[in-house]
Amino acid sequence: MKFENILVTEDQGVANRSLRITLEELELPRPHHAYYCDHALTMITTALRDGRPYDLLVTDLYFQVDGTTKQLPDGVGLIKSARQLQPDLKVLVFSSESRQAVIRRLYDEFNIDGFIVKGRGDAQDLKNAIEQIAKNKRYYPRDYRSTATQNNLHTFTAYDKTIIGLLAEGYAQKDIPAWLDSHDVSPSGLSSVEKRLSLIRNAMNFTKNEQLVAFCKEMGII
Amino acid sequence: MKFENILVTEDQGVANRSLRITLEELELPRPHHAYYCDHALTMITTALRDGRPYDLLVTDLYFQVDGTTKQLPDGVGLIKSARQLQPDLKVLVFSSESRQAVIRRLYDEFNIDGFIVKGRGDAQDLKNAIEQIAKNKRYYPRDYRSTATQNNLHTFTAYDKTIIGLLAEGYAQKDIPAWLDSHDVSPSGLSSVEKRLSLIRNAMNFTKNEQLVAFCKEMGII
DNA sequence: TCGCCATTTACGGGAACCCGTAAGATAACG
DNA sequence: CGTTATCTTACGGGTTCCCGTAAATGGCGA
Repeated sequence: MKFENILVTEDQGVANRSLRITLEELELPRPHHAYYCDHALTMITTALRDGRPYDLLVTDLYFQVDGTTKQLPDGVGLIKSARQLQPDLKVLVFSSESRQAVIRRLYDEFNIDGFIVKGRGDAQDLKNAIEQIAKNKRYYPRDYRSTATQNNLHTFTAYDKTIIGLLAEGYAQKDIPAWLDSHDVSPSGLSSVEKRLSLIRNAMNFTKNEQLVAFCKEMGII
Repeated sequence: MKFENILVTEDQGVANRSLRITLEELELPRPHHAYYCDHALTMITTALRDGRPYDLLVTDLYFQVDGTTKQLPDGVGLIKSARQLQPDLKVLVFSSESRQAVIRRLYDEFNIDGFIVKGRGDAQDLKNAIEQIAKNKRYYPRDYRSTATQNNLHTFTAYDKTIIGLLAEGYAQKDIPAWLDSHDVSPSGLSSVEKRLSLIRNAMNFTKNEQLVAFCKEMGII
């Protein structure tokens, strides 16, 4: 297939200019541009209604915040909503995010078709990715597969993230059961929380919750 | 003054292309390019020795890691070294980093001349910044001054960062005095460590060290 | 219904942490 | 030299956390 209607969601002027050139080099039509996620979603909706849906979405993950409040805070929200509206839309993420946990989630949870880390050779990567996606193939960042296997001493469940998130917000461990209860999260017993944290620390060879929180922040898990 | 010799250190192909265009629009000469910090520093050294020193360094902060080990891990290291070699070199940082703590440090500690956050309108910002710097003025990001005043409930000292860093690495509080002692950091008493942490938590309205660690990670303080 | 298994919760002792108070060290100043 | 002010450390009790064990709960098949 050849892409006819392309939507680029990217607010870095500097990246936009270059993106446009790359698409030209691939002899693709000029893309439409959105500078924040809400706008992008509107454009996708309108295009669908008018019977000229986009066939490729190229989007960044993070956007500059201005005063105005937005429905969609980031690219993840955009991808989620876009996929609900139009499941067949191809999604290519283009971001300087390089944390494996974040990238992996996009593939696993949202079935994105490609991810490109902004960096050396990103323009060339972009071309390759678009070509692959046009053939209905997924495109993975260069070093994605290699790091994919390592370091998976523990895979964090939603439950894990909830607990660790609460710790990071300043909740005392002993107060977590009450929170879990009132949010219908189970198990909620203090013992269960303790055991879970203990298990994770063990699996990761961590000694303290502070270390665990730091790790999760670093990896973009929370 | 008008810049004659410009060095751009940036590995995002996508940004480089756009940077070049912007400099053209300002009718400045073509810049030299480096794709990682070590290379940039070599170029600065050579240029100095050959009597045609650079007068402007435009640099990103973060670079993609490849296999090879580098002397300078990031743009901060480059700026530090460059300023030692050539104190009069103008430095303009161009990065998607938006954490105030990181930006502030660059101005305060390294006396950078400008910082531009990659984002909406960055190309225009770039022009403004270069014009300002050419007039020997500093250039600040748009929302820098506004957020500068707020949220300074506590300014983290090197001592603070050391302690919090140790916690984030999994050190037990009770083991920190020994570490401080063996690294000639003072005060090293357990009481002092406790008091300091308590003070910080208080100033920030935090309840737990986990929260403090999360905050510092988020802000790029550690 | 009963019994079995896995999961969750309750409990208790020991360690670590929090915090207020007071004693000790250090430096500045008259 | 003595005094004072500040910084650092020591101590103690109350709380929270850690962790092993045991009891309770909740399917699920016989």
